Amino acid sequence: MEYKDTLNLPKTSFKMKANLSQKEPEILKNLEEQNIYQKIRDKYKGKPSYILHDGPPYANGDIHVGQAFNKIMKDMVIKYKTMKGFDAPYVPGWDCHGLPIEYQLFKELGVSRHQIDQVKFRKKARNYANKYIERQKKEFKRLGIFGEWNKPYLTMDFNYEAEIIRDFGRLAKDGYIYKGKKPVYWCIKCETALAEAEVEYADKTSPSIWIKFPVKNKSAAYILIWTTTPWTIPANVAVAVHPEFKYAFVKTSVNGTEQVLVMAESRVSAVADTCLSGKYEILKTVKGKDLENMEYRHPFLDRIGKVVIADYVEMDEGTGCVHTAPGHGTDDYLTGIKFNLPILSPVNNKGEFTEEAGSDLKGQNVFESNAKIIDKLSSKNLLLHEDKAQHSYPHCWRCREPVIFRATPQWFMSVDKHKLRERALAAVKKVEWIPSRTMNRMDAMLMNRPDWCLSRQRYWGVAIPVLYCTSCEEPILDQRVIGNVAELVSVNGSDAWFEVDIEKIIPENFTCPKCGKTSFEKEKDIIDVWFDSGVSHEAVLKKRENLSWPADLYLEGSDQHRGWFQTSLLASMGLNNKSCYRSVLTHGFVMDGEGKKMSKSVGNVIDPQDITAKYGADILRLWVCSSDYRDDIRISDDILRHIVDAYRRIRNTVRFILGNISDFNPVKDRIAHNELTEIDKWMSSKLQELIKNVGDAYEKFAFNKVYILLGNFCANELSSFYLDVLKDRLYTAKKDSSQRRSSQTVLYEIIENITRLMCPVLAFTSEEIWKHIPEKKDSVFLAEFPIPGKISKLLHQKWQKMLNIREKALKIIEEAREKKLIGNSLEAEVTIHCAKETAEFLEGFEETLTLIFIVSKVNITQFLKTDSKEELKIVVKRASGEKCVRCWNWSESVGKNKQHPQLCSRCAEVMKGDIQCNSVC
RNA sequence: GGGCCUAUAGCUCAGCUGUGGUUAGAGCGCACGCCUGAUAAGCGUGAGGUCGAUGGUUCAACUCCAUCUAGGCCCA
Repeated sequence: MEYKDTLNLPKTSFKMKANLSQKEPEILKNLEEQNIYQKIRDKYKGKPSYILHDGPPYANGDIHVGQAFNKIMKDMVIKYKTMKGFDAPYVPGWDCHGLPIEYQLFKELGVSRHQIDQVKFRKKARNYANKYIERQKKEFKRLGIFGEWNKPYLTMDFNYEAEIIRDFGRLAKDGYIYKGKKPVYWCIKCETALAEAEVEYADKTSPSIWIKFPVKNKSAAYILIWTTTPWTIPANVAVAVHPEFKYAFVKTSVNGTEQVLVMAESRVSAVADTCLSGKYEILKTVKGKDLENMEYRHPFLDRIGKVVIADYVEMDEGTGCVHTAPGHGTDDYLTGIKFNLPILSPVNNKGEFTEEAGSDLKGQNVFESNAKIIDKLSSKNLLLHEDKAQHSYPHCWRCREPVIFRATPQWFMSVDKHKLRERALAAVKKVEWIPSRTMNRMDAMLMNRPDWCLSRQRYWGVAIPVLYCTSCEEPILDQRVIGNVAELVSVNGSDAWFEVDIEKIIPENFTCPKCGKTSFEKEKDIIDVWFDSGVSHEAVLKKRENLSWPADLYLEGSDQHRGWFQTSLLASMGLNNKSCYRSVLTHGFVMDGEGKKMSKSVGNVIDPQDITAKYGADILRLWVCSSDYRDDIRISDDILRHIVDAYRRIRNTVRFILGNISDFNPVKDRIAHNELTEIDKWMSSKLQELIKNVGDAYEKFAFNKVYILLGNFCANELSSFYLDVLKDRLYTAKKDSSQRRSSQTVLYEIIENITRLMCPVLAFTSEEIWKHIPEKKDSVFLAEFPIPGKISKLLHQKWQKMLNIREKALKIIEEAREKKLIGNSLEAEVTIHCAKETAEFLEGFEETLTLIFIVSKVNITQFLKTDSKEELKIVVKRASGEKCVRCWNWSESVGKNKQHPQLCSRCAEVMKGDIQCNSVC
């Protein structure tokens, strides 16, 4: 018989090589077959609820690493809260309507809007969305994310669409909805509004002109402006100046006439170089804000304009006095709103001037009229200089023609009606923002945002339920109409608006409230998709039986401060006068290894599907866990390799423990806590400390701390000390000796607890581990989160002191190794010279000392009074005696036992008992 | 251009917050060594940082202030 066969060496079927990419789908299949999500629901039914409301990703394309990050984080929260005993259902959602699908589909179909019937197109869009929802669903599930995948919420569900209409109606009823004007990109050839994404920039040559606006009631005084879009002059209502910069009154002579021109002081010389021929003189300078409200006459229309102030005015080109036409530019528009200026846009769908621009311009194409406008200015002696300029200008993505910016009628939600903004700001203060500084951002953005433009001139979305009187063009927001539409849509979907005869929508005896006529037509615009998702708390949280309102948590990327967090809050404040979320967690964006944005053109995109295929979803999950989401997150091959290493460390530690408890039955073999050996007691206490710390970290959503704590515990507490020290006992002691069972009791406790601790993160691996723990039958996902037991500070202090001494001893042992005195540390005999106190401390550990130092013998001697310069003096020499072939310790007792001449006395003692041969023979 | 934010070893993170003060820490990786009874593992020792840059406040700054640089989100 080989003595080796009498040892209790680790034994487990838990593989060292994870092979996650193959194993995970099997685990997933198994979990799905047992319907784990439903089992979890059943288990926690009736418990306090925790609602994380999913922000819907857009149903287009494969999921990218940012979405994977977001969903994994949500899943970690859900899994943690569930294990903490909350009923935490997770209903994933998808954002289905809107531009990206429309854009993509038009591209695929190769047609323009006027070439396809809207309803037909909408059906295709719905199919398109469905296709990608299924695709993304599969991808999310593969990441180990649990949820109601068979019943997600879709913003294109009929009931959801109906709710959008109802909520719009409720807001309209309370007066939040109004009709106004706003400039949008407009292609005059396609006669359609364009979204930002449908605009492409290309170089264009335009006129570049300097115009003098006559100051009211002052002769020969002018405000000098510069523009490259002469056709927007008819819509001019103001001139913007920077409040802080200095403006000069420049005296000069133009065509022999003395005049005074107002412009920014810092622009004077540049303007003089291009526009002025003669000498000039600066009469005086004033600050821009001193010019505010100065009035001027429109160069050719009978209208008075005024000077307003704006921070965006720049001094690197032009005159520092900015021609402002709120109907033709975004900055201008916002300034117009701020100063309550008229928003003029005297241009029709075809890009022709209307009567409002003057009878001489009426009917003319705006681009073609540039020359005429320049002539007009010139004939009135208001054109100071004319030139050409090449600049980057927006063009239509489809017809490649230059587009214009044009104010069109739009529906808005007022942010200030009934003090909505103030109420929302107050609500923000009551919400818990994680990290806390994100509250600032939310606050600032809410403070500055304009009214919410709700209408979109698009095809794929929920129609705005408004009628127009065909006689007087009065827009009609009627609650009965809205009710009818909602009803219709809930049954037939939002297509109904476009398909159904108007009679089915109009209540009986309905007349135009303004003119009394009875003929109407339907609004063509659809609602902004941000409104779709902004009312998800109404359409989902309030409607689903297993959910509740408000949500406990919204968890999204930092772009959603302007997006979903804000639209949801505004909608909720308008509808409920209360926030729809109690807390909001924001994470950064996923960047490449250098912290740079990922982009296809740079070629630094990392695809979550590739990671899952190569390493496994748990690696991706561990990466999410390890990252500090408060800032931007990085990912690269290098980073992933480190994560794989960290994973391997955890896995191997687990494997070792599993191997050493394979013969342990927790029911029969467990040792009572007060009978554990001290090192085991200490370790058990350290475990409690870990449970406490990890629990606290989860509670604060500090996942990267969980990662560090678990990693350090495996490496420091377990692998490099406890497990290493335990080997001698586990392997060589009698199988069912109380000492071995004591250690196994704690090892079992450790594996059983850390598996649950890591479960929210390493979903697949923890399930795999759980299946290998003796006596664990159910899934780990039905286990509860550990509650920390008593932590013994006293033991921690005592053992920390021990560890400090050990560290010093290890250094000395290493020195001996370098001198080739020893190899294996068991070849060493350590002598520690120390003060009386320390000596007594060490003696307290008795025979455990050799175990702790993993040497064959430890001697302790007290310092004499004279030689106590050092705190501790450790000497290593080669152990005496011979090596026991069984336990490998060196001992003088080897050879003493006649029956077992190769063994030490301790092993011989063990052999006396009824040791079973462990080998299969 | 504006608002908000970030910058500590090769990597991931501590420390820094209205309270500045001994040689700035951990894990991983790396180098070297040991072991071969956790073995495509395990153990030990060690080398790595002018704390993004510059200037300032101070007896003293990674920590406070200013500017700059790089990067991010949002807006323009």
